[in-house]
Amino acid sequence: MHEDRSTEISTLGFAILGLLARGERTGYDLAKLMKRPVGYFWTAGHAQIYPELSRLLSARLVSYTEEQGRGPRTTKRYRLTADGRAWLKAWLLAEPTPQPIRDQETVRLWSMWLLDPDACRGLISACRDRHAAVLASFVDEQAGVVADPDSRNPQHKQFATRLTLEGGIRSRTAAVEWCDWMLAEFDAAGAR
Amino acid sequence: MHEDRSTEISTLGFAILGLLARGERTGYDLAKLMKRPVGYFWTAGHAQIYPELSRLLSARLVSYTEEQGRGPRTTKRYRLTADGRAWLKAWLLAEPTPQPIRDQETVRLWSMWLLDPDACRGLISACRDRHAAVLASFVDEQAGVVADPDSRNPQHKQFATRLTLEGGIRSRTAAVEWCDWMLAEFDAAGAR
DNA sequence: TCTTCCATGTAACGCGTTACATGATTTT
DNA sequence: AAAATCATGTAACGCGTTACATGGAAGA
Repeated sequence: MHEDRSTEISTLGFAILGLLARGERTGYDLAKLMKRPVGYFWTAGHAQIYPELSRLLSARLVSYTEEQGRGPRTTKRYRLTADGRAWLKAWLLAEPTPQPIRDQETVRLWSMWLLDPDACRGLISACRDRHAAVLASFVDEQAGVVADPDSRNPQHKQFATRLTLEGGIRSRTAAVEWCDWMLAEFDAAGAR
Repeated sequence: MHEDRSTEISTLGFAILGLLARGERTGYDLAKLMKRPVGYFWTAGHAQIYPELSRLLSARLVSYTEEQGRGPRTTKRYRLTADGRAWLKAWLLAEPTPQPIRDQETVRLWSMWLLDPDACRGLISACRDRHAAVLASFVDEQAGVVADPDSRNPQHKQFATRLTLEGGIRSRTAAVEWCDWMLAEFDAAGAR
């Protein structure tokens, strides 16, 4: 009951700190980024980001400067405080809490035995196409990252970008190969 | 406003229908299974399962028979109704809604450039160990599944079990290889 | 005797999504 | 003239987790 309230920062909070460690951003910027770069492994809409920024602010992990905005409100440009950077580093080194797994795609495939084999093949190849589309966008982005010499320096943000992007490419490649393997399994079973 | 309320079944609801398609279960059974077999791709506690079963019941997708339980309440054994089976099949064939991605592990690694390379190596090898442990349990379970001749019949539940398990093995193998690759990247960067 | 397992439910709270609300500047 | 972009917020609701609550039977 007497615990430090500032300890209770969600993964979203740390995802935001991670983004701000890479540069100053407005809440609007963060919301956009949460759909693309970081969005590849964590998503959030602006309705979640603004309240979270207020919490980070009252915990003194971020600060902002106000600018003349073109809308009805002032634009707030956020950055990490020294405390924020320290909290983020401490979180990285702490034991990760096991995360719940939610893979709707596999939940579906897990019940495909109820359908006839042709319907299954359709399901699987649609699944394959979705993975392949994401893979293509990752490969596309990778081209720019590997060209940057900073991506070879372990203490530069582009190094971490390159390594995590490679992870995305490898996992999607594995998924595409898995789909192909499943289609071959149906062929093998049908040919018996 | 005049839509069919029974249309609104969550992924959890369909995960339960998928489990019941494979055999009769009590709520307690489902909660246990949601930690292991299906739990590999969808998790839920009993506090979520009991209310969801009530919803599925009022939508007439499941039914139950009561048995003398050894606790203070009667034991309810649930099964799919014909409607439930039809809804499940229809869901499998419907367009999947894009799911939000939440990968805390990658969010962490994405900020590892803030740490010194040795701390990063520690983070990555701990990550590798966790993936390897899950992989080992999958491989272990696979042994039993592939031995079952039913796992070769596309319209038997064991066929779907085998294919999804293979997916888990492939994705965890890819993750372990990715971690090894990252460690090698640190070595390469350090040796410059 | 103590702990675990079977078996069911409810309550409180936090995270996440969708929708509501506003309004100026820039592009089509 | 219309649409998209920048930019910020709030409200309502649903999903998910933790904790509360009960109690018999079986095993250690």
